[in-house]
Amino acid sequence: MLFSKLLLPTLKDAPQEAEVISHKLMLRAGMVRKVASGIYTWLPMGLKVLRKIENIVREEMDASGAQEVLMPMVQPKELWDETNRWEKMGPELLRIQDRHKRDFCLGPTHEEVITDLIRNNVKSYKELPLNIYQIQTKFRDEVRPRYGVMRGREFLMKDSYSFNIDEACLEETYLTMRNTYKKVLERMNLDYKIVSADSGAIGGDASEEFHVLAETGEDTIAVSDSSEYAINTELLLKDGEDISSLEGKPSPDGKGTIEIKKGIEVGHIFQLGKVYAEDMKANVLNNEGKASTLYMGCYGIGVSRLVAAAIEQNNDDKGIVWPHSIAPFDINIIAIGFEKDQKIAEASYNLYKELIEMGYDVLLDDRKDGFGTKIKDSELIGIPMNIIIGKQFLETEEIEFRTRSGDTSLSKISDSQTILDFFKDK
RNA sequence: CGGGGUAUAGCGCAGUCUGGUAGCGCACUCGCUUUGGGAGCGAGUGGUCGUAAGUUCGAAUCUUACUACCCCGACCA
Repeated sequence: MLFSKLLLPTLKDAPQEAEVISHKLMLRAGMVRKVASGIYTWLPMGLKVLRKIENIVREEMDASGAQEVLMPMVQPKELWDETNRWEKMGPELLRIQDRHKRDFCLGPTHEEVITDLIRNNVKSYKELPLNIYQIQTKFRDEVRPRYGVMRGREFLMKDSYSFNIDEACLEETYLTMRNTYKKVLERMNLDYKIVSADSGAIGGDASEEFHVLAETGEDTIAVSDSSEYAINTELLLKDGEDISSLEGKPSPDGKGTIEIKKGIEVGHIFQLGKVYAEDMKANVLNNEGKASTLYMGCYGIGVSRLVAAAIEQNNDDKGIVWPHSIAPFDINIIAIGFEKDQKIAEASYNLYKELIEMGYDVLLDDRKDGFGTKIKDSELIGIPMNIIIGKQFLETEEIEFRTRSGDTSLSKISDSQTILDFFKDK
């Protein structure tokens, strides 16, 4: 992509509406713009990151054996009546009517729609287990949207639903998903904790949350200082107890003592059991030829929230520091004097083409601006690798490589392998 | 919904107390000079001061109502 053609409105000052660092940087780096409270437009730079995360999630889901579908955002009241959630959900469920005055809602989650699909189309235990997922826009009319896309009302989520013949089989799928989520977060290079949780309004038996650790996290979690154990502090507190009183107490798992941390909940996995299947009469025939109520699990990852969470964990005073796997571009070629000097223009354009052919996602900063402007923008938007073609090149044919963290090296432009070797170690 | 705050050009802000017909920095446009850390000079574009009503000869400024947005709390990927 040529920088001069890209809709990338970077800002020197963060708009006053933004409070937390990720929100500020997403606005400054031209990733999103607000349309209404909790509702955002994703600009090209933001969408590129969103798609990269989406693809990591998709790859890992597919690898786990799950199958992708796409369900509607608009859902009829009748389905929600079956589980009584039309009543239970309250004002968070955004209700609308069509031209015939029939009631619908904007989907905040899809248990009803998917269970309806499965009960109508799956008849035998032989077709199980099934794990069906989608990556789709959700709408929850949050009481208080906050922190940009971190808690939007409209947001992108991967939600999956498993259908199992019995509890043991559900447990197995649950563990597979647990592992899948670990892989997703590890591929994104995020520091996270798996936290025992309250299953909340969605209901069911067992549930765990995946938290990306960050100071600005909305949740407080208690972690053991000497094991993997972590639990939502809500589950540990007795009436009237203060969160800080937990610090230093023995960890409930018997290993080490409790530390209090802040986390951003980016994933949540549940063993729902038979709740929804019973309400909606979702059965299959078992191996004895008798109707058997399905066991369900549901598993969510906040894809758009992960964008914000990744920034919360990876930034410095200059801007975003993207983990390589989700950076909007791998390499930014900063061409100084692109407009003026044909030698620079040709060299940088050829290198740009060459790197794209090698499979890299490359940005070429062909703007008329000077070095300062270009490197500031590159640091702000957090491109991991930079190649600077300027004065040095005109004198000695050398170009400079520079990582986002500031490591630099020089090489002849003809030796592009050196470039890649340099970046490979970083 | 309870509490607190903000609203003036795309972004950041001044002007409001003490009413006199809107300004600064950045961005943007044109020209020339620049180009290795957000360049310089010159000339420009852009605002019914959140909305509505009121007070006044005159309102960004005073009064009232409303709206939007942000922060703290209950809820959640």
